[in-house]
Amino acid sequence: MPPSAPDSALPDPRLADSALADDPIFLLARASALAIAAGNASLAEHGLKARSYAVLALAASDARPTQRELAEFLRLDPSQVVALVDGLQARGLVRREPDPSDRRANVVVITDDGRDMFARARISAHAVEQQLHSALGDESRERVMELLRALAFPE
Amino acid sequence: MPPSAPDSALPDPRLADSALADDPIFLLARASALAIAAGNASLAEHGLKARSYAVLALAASDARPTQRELAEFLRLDPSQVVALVDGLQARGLVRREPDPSDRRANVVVITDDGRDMFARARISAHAVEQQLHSALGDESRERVMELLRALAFPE
DNA sequence: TCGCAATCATTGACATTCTCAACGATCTTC
DNA sequence: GAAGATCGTTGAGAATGTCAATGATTGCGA
Repeated sequence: MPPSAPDSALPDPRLADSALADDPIFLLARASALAIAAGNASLAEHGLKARSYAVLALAASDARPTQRELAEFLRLDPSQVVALVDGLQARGLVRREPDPSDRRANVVVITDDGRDMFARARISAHAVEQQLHSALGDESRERVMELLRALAFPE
Repeated sequence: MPPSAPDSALPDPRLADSALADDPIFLLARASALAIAAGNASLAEHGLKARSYAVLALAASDARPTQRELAEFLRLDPSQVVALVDGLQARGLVRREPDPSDRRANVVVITDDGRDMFARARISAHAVEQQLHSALGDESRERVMELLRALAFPE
């Protein structure tokens, strides 16, 4: 075996039995950090990050979200959404349309180029998700998704 | 009912069925953001955040971690650990001891005051964990911990 | 044993992200 | 129609993340 595993996320066994090992907040934070890092690395070839990928995904849906809705769903400050949409719009992946029902609001809509980009990026994202799922035991995928959804969207 | 639920994490049903709803990376990121925010809020009365609480917890263990070990375990840059330990040390909660086996390294050790603080903070943290678990079924509690451990420390 | 590369904590610089307050335009309510 | 709330935007300042360089030490191989 190699003298030191380069990317290993295995815990130092000395630290693994501290109080943190049973702390779901810490585990969640660490799992999230790993997953986002892997996602960012995988999306980098498309010039995307997890954030911009998420905006693209929501713009690609038929929900026609406003910027405020994006902010709430992604737990971002509205000003961060401005920057995010600016970046995607500058690349022609997304555009702002006036919300017919509220002229203050913008609906973020994906362009054809954006749809192409999203389709390609999605493949990269799926590879990471694959990796994520394979790190888990034989637990059914749907069961895992259920649990994650419950954590991400508590009552 | 109130005109708008203030802290509700419930998804806009229009957005909940986008591609993101099946994206474990996004769900993990959102769950982590919620959990850390709740943890920070709960620890604020002690002048702690999730980060400093984690350092305290590891210093309180009998693992006697070096700063580098803290950095790896918490997925932080070593320079961030410096600042974190500086802050706790300035408050007398933690101290640096020379590692007998490596004079380059510091072992971060909790003080008596730190132990008191940790005991109190732990109660606050447990309240949040309780909240977290209550979002899940009784039976899924252990499954979630296993799941999170596997995600936080993949092979 | 000497010398060289690697490692540890630290500092400093810089980028990214977060948080907040203010603003004009618009909506909602009275 | 006036008053107050909301939407997107801007800008400022704090917090966080990332990286390179440094002095002190360690471990390794010649």
